[in-house]
Order: sequence, then C-alpha cells, then structure tokens
Amino acid sequence: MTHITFQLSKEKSSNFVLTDGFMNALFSISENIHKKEKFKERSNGSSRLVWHITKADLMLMCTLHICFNSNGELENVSRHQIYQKLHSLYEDPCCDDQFYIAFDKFVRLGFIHEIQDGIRSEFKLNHFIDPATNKITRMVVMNPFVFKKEFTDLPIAAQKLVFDLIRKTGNNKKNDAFYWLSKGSGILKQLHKTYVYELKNIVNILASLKIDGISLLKFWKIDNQKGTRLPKLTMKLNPLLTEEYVKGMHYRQVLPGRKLNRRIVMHLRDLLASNLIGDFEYHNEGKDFYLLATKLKNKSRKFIKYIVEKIREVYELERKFPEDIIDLITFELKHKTMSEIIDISKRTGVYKFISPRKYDENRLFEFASAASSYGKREFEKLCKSAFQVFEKHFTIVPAHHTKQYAYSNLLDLFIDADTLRSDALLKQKSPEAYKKLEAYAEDRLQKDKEDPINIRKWIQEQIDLLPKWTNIADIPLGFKIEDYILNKLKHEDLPFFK
DNA sequence: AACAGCCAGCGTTAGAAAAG
DNA sequence: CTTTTCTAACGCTGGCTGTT
Repeated sequence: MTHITFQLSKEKSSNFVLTDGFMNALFSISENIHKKEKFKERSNGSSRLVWHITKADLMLMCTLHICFNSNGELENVSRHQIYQKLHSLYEDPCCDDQFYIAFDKFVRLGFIHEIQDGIRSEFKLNHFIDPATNKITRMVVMNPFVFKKEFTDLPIAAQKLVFDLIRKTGNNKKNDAFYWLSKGSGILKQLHKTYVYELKNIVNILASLKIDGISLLKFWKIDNQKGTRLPKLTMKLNPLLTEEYVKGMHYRQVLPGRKLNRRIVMHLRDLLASNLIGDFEYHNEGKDFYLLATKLKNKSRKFIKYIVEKIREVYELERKFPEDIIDLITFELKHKTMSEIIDISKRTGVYKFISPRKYDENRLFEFASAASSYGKREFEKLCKSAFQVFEKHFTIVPAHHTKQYAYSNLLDLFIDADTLRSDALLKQKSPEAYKKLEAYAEDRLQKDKEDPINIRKWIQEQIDLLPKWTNIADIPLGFKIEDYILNKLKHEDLPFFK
C-alpha cells in the first residue's frame, strides 16, 4: 500500500446532488447479504463480499455524483484522479486501497460502466439516467456534512440510515419520514439488523450526533407494535442540514479529462486513413495510438509522416502492427538525429576530428549521442568555434617534403620538377591537387609531345591557383572532442601534446 | 536521448476495529 | 462469538516528468 504522500488542499465543500436511482440500486444490494458470493480484487489478496456496502462505497458514491457530468459520464480520466477528488472532498478519506476495491465492486455490479473506444476512455454511471424516460432520476440535494469526520466515523449502518432518510425525505423540509419495522425485510434488513432495539441503538447514536454544533436529527420516535400494526420509526433531519434544490445552481465539479492533443490526433487519423491502416487507432485498446500522439506531437510533419509509413510497412510485411511503438519512434528518432549531427560536424569541419585514425561507427554514434541533447543551431555554433581551436592545436601538416608532391618520374627527366614541388610545398598547396597537375602534365608531354618549357610554365602558373592544403587531424589518444565542444572541458584543460 | 527521481497502481502482511 | 473490513506498514514496477 502506498502511503499517501500527495497533499491536496481540502476544498470548500458545497452542496451536491445524489440521485435516487443510484442510491436505491446501491442500498438494495445489502439485501443480498446472505448470498456469500465473494470477489477478489487482488489476484492474491483476501476476498470481499460482493453484496456488502462499506464506508468507501458511500464515499465513492458521493464522489461519483460530484465529478461526473449531468449525463453520468466522465471522459479520459483515470481512477486515480477520481480518488484524488474523493481525497480532497473528505476530511477523513478512506485509503486508496479501499477506494480501488469499491470502484472495482461498482464495475462488477454494473454501477459503473467502463468504455474503451480507441483513444477515448469513458466511465458511465448506470441507474443515474432512468432508461424509461431518458432523464436523470430524482435528484436529492445534499448538505456537505457527509464529508465531515464526525459523520464518516459513524458506524456503517448509521451512515446508511442517514442517506436513506435523506433519499426518502428528498428536498422537503417539512415532512417527516417513517419506516415500518418488519423483521427480515425493509430497513431492518438493509441495515443487517434483526431486532428493533438494535435499530434504536443506531438512531440513538444519530440523535446524539452534532456536526459543527448542529444536531443531526430534529426529531425521532419509535412507535411500538400495536396489535397487528408493525412498529414504526419516524425521523426528521435537522432542517439546517436539509437543502432545497435551487434552479441554475451548479451542483457538479466535472473532472477535466486528460488532454488529447486534438490537432495531432486529427492529423494522425488522416495519415493512418490514407495509409489504409486506420484500424491502428483502436489497436491495443487505443493505448498505442495515444502513445503515438503524445510522442509525436512536437515532431515535424515530415517525421510524423515517416513514422506512419513505417508502421504501414511493418503491417504490410507482418500483417500486424509493431509490437512496441515507442521503440520504433525512439529508434527512428535516434537514427534521424544522428545523421543530422554528423551532417553538422561535416559542414563545420569538426568531422575529421571525431575519429581521425580510422572510420569507427561506434565512435560516430558516441559523438552523436553526446551531441543530441543540444539544439541543432546551438550545436552548430559550438562546432564552429571549437573547430578553430582544434585546427590550431590538433592538426599536423600533410606534407614535409617534396617527395610527398611527386607523381611523375617522367617529368623529372625533362624539367626541374623538384623546384616546382618545393614551391608548392612552400605555398602549402594541397599535395593531392598538385599531383593531379603532374598527371595532367605527363599526359601532355607523352601524348601531345608538347614543349617541356611550355609545360613547366603552365605548372608554375597553376600552382598559385591550387587550393591550400588541409591539415590532418591528429588528436591525442582517448581525447573525445565532444567533451570540449559541449563545454565540458575548458580551454586550459585541453591536452596539448605537442 | 539518457538519466534520475517521482508517482500511480498493485501485491502483501499483520493486527486492530467493526460488522454480523 | 466469528467473519469481514479497515488501516498502516513495506516494497515493486512501469510510466511519466523534468533536467541535462
């Protein structure tokens, strides 16, 4: 059992309405007490009598009447939210355990009907609307004294008698209510009492009860049996605690349901329909659709479309929907962000520092996942400034010697190729680009039989037009550039190894 | 996205209290 | 008197949320 750690402010209690139909249905179950039918709410827990009314049942009944709408319906709300409501209504609420047992019993007995319709869930009260007239059954306005500890501490039989009394009297301040006390039936049976004196004890308790200084009962008496006439209990509730129905008054506080993100829901419906997998909405009781909607609500249209198409692909291939929709989304998301991050690293130039010695997919992934928590723009900015530092400290020049520029041995026979090469080296031109020059020159020399002098002149001119060499990344072993890029290391912490 | 901490909901138990 | 409910513990799990 969870200790209740959430602190809810107690609401200022106000009048509310109960319905005769529901109360009648609930109270009449106790007449079946001798049927020992039991149910277990926990698979391994102790069993409970189905036809028993507990204090939690009464609390639940009142709470349901307050937080359901005037059709006896409540949409997209969890049981726990209803419990929280109960908790805030009562001075001394039952624990969540009792609440869940009571709720389950109500469902079992058909008082609450649970509907799961795709993404939408709904609770609906039976015996609330009269099916014959399709209107709400007779309403009884209740004074909130029933939320007080003084009241909920009463024995269950006493509480039930009070509810029944109010149900009988309705909103009538003038009349008394009376019960014929017949053994084995009527109110005696409903309260599980055999003898009139037992009932008298209960009424005595009620008669002495004061709530905030106000006596609960205005008047009561028990007429003894006279000949064939049964004993008769007459009672009247204190008019101060009796309420009249006021037209236009709000008696309910309907719980706001879980938000469904209408826009994304509509969009997803359209997409699923156009992919011919509209059934997905109702798959797995709508849970997957709900997950899909919540996970995708902030994502781009393009990505949403992509995911829906992925679902269709799986469906077409395996004739069933993906098992774990979250897995699918996170996997695709990872994949997508990784390629975006690698893209940025290439654009800004830091790519070559990620894993300079060899292509290492794991290393790329490590880099990407470290970077994934940053916004794309922000990350790009960080990369740009880090690039300057890396370029300065963690690179080596690609060439030290004219040998690294040599491509054509043939050229050496005709001209002073080495002079040209050292010129390119001096000017820090790209060795690869220079080698292409030589290859081209060799062609012209061999095939076109061009004058070597002209060719030399041409190379000399072309050298200035060649791109500057790019430094080769050379980072210390074990150093991860993302630690620096993402500001985890300061500039002075960098491992300058040169 | 990864992580950590929180919370809802459920399982279990023992013993006290209430109901029958 | 026995049976059943109620309370208050502890603990687990999986989902949710906020942070980084």
